[in-house]
Amino acid sequence: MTETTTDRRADGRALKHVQVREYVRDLVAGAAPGAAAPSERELVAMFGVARMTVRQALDTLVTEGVLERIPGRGTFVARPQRNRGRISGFTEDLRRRGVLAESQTLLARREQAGPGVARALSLTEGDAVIHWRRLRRGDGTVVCVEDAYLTEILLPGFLQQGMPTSLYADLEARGLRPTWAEDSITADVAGPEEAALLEIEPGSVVLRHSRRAVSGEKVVEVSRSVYRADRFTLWLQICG
Amino acid sequence: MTETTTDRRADGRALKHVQVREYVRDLVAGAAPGAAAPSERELVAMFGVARMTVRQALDTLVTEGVLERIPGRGTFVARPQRNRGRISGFTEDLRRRGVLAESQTLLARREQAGPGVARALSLTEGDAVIHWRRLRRGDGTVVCVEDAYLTEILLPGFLQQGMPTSLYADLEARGLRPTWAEDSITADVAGPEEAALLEIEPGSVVLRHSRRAVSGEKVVEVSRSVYRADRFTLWLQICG
DNA sequence: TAGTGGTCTAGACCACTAT
DNA sequence: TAGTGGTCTAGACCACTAG
Repeated sequence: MTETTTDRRADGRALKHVQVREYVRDLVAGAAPGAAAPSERELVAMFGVARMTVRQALDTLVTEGVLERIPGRGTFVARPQRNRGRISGFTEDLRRRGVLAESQTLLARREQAGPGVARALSLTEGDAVIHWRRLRRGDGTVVCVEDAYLTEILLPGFLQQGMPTSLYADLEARGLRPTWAEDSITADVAGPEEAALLEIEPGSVVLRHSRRAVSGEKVVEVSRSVYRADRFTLWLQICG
Repeated sequence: MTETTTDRRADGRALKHVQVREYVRDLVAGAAPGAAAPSERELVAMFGVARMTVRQALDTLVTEGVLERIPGRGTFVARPQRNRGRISGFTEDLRRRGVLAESQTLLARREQAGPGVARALSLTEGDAVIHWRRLRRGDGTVVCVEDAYLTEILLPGFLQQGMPTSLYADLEARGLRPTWAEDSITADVAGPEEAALLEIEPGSVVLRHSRRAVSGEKVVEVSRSVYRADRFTLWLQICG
C-alpha cells in the first residue's frame, strides 16, 4: 500500500492503481459483508495492467478496512468496522443510550483566558475564550454541571447565533469536529455550590471529567464536568 | 503493504521482506525523528532483493508510522505521531507519569466463565477463562484492586509461564495487543472487602473502571478495577 | 485440479529534490 | 546531474482452498 497524494499524474490522467481502486470501491459499496470482490487476475484482465498494480489498488482498500483477503479463497467485502466510532459529547452520548439530553445555559460569555485555560487551549493568557456553563439533564433529571472553554477565534459568531443544542454537532458543522481527546477522570465529593446545582448534599460522591478535545492540530474545547455519581456512568471508546 | 500473518515460510525461513523490514526497524529504533533511513536502492544492494520487495518492507513501516517517505528526497524516521497513542494498562500508564507500578497477585487461576464474563468475552458460559486478581501499587503505595478475565484459549501457557509484570506487554508479545477498548467509569464508595485491600475506610470514595479490550476481532481482556479516589486520576486518550 | 492470494524478480520510465 | 521515491510491467513459484 502506498499513500497517494494526488491520485493523478501531472498531465491529469488518473493513475492506474487509482482507477482500479476506485472501480472496486464503487463496485463494493453497499455490497453485503462477505461478498466476493473480483479476483486479482480478473482485474488484471479487465484493466490490462500488471498484477502488482492491482495488488497496490487492493492493498489500499484492505488497509482502509473496505476489503479483506483470505489466502487461497479470494478477496471479500470486509465485515462492518467495529470501531469507526466518533468522539461524542453529553448529548450524543445520552442519545445513544436512548436518554433525552437537555441543557440549561447558566452562563455564556466572552472571557479572557486565565493561565490554566490558556495552556489547555494552547493560547496566550488574556486571549479571548468563550466560557459556557450548562446544567445538563437526562430524561428530565439533573445529571451534570459542565464548564466548557472554547477558542473564540475559531468560532466566529458563536455567542451571537444562539447556543446550540449539541456543541459537537455545531463544531462538526464548522469542520471542527474533535478527532481525538485527552480525558482525565476522578472520583470526588461535591462542593457546596456544585451540590446545590446537582440537587445533592455537599459531600456526596461525584465523578469529575476533564476533556481536552482536538480537531486536527487545533484544540477546540476544554471542559470540566461534574456528574452525580448516582445517576451517571461515563462510557468511552478508546482506540490505539 | 501486506498483512503478514506468519513472518515465516512453512520451512521456517524468514520472508525476505520481513528480514528487510526488521533490519530497518532495528536500525531506526531510537534514531532521532527526521533522521535518514537507508534508501530503497541501498537496501536492494544490501539484501540482494528486488526493489518491490524492499518497498513492501518499507510500506509496512510507513503504515505503522515508523517511517515517512518524501518523494525526491528519501525515507526518514517519522516525526512523533500526534496520535499513535496505544491503549495502555496500569503499568504503562503509571510509567508514563514517572511512577513505578508494582503488582501483587492475589489470585490467578483457571475458572469457568459465568454469564457476565462469558458475554463480555464473547464466549459461551462455562468456557475456560483466566481470572487474575491483583493489588496494584504506585511508588509503593496501594492504589487499586483489579480483576481481569482473559480467554484461556487465546493464551496458551499463560498461567504456567509465571505472571507477567505488564499484561499488555505480554499480550503484545503474543500479537494480541488491544487495538481498541470500551471503558465504563463510575464514582462510588468502597465496600468492606475492597476497603480492606485498599487500606481505606469502608464508604470512602473510589473510582470504578471497567474495560473490554479488543485486539482485531478478539476480545482479549475484560477487567474491573477499583481505585482509591485520593490517589488516582484516570487518564485516557480518546480517538474518533 | 483449477483458482486464489502471497511472495519475488529484474528491469523500466517518471517527477521531484538537491548540489 | 545524480539520487530519490512513485508507478508500472510481465512474468515466476509457492501454499492454500475448494470442487
